[in-house]
Amino acid sequence: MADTAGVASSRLDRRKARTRAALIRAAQAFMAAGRSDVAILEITQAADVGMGSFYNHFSGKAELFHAAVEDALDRHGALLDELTLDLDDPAETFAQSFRLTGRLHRRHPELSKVLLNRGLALTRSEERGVVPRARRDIQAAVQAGRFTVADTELALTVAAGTTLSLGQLLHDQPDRDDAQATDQITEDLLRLFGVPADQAREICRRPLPEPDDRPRGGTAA
Amino acid sequence: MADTAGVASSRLDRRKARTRAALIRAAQAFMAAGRSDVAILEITQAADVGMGSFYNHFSGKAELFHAAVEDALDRHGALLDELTLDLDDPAETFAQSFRLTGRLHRRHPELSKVLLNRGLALTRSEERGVVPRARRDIQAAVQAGRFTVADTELALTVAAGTTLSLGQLLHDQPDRDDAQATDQITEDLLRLFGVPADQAREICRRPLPEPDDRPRGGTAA
DNA sequence: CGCCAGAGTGACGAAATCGTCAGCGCTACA
DNA sequence: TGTAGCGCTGACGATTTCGTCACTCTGGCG
Repeated sequence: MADTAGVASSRLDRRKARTRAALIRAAQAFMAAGRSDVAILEITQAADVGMGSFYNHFSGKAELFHAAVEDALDRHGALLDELTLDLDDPAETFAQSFRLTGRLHRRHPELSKVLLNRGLALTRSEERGVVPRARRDIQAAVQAGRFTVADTELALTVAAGTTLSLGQLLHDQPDRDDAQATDQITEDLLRLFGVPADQAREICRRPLPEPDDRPRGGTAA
Repeated sequence: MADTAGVASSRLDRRKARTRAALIRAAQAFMAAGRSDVAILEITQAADVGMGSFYNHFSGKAELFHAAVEDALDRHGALLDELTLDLDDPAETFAQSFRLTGRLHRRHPELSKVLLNRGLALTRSEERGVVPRARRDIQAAVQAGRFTVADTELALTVAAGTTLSLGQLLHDQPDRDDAQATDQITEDLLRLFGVPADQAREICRRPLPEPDDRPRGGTAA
């Protein structure tokens, strides 16, 4: 939980972390399949873990699912940070993050489904995941004079809701060009945030860093 | 189900409709309380209906909850139509609908909670409820030259996601001025849709019709 | 007035799910 | 190498939930 940096100390700790991660991965898989009402036994079987182990890690199903969503958010947030590390303009950081998140819905549908399932409730009041990053970027862009918005929280609200809704759209219309749709909406958002139209257009045409899909060493890997 | 117009024909039909409505109302109440995992028995007790009656109307819990959301959407959509009936400008119709929906989250938190729970999945591909109305308004506004958007569906996506996210915000921050926040976001959306800034501002300051809160004769009344 | 169709009812057996617990195997450490 | 500690395990009793079914009651109709 608080094991932010560094590898687990002992072999036993690592074993424990692996079991926990397996449970989280299984839960995410079931969420992606839309089956949030699975029996605990079924989860442990999917995770190839003994039934009794479950309660060594979680007090119940709700806690597991919460951890699963948190894990998905953390991993995606970390990925965004990694890919936008070298950008100076906060407006561009925001735009790249939004565009990358749009791509995510096609590239990692399972992760996307997890976010769409419970993402709305986590849109606010969470100190972890992608929301604080977006808030940070918007605030920085306002400070830098790149964005002109009446209320940061309202801007964040528009952005958050639009991300989720866009994910749903891309999921429901598999034939739609996800990059085109995402970039179009990002451009619209930038204009809404006060960026001049030509600049918004140009920013959204810049090339995106290609995320490598190696399994990363996140909480649940 | 298809009993759109006219009262139920016989007394028996009316009785049946009342039982069904009671179940739907109970389900909505539980959803509003965040308890989507209630036992069927508990639902029937809350509805003051015999356990056995449940299966006369629904094949299972999922079907009931689906009907409950659909009912909430239908009733809100009908209310919007009623309140915006005399408007000529489709841009204003959209704006008023959006503003009224924003007010809804505070005025009818229970209905709002229902929409927030499963609204995202119904954001798309539903032929009933508020989404088709929004689509219709946006298309009409584009036709009339009031909106300038590259893609109607993308515009709809932004609007839908923002509504839900705004509802979540208003729910999480009870102290925030809901009218102010809603009108601000509506104004931003209108600008995003190509309405000149001064017009957008003016439209969102126009007075709103006051919805009367009499229980209406909808599907579940 | 009497009969019938259809909705309502709640108790009951079947089935699923829960959470525990006593034992086991592995790992760290002396 | 011995041993103590910790996590893993899966079978089991308890509990909850499900869906049915035989029956009742109400209202439409001849």
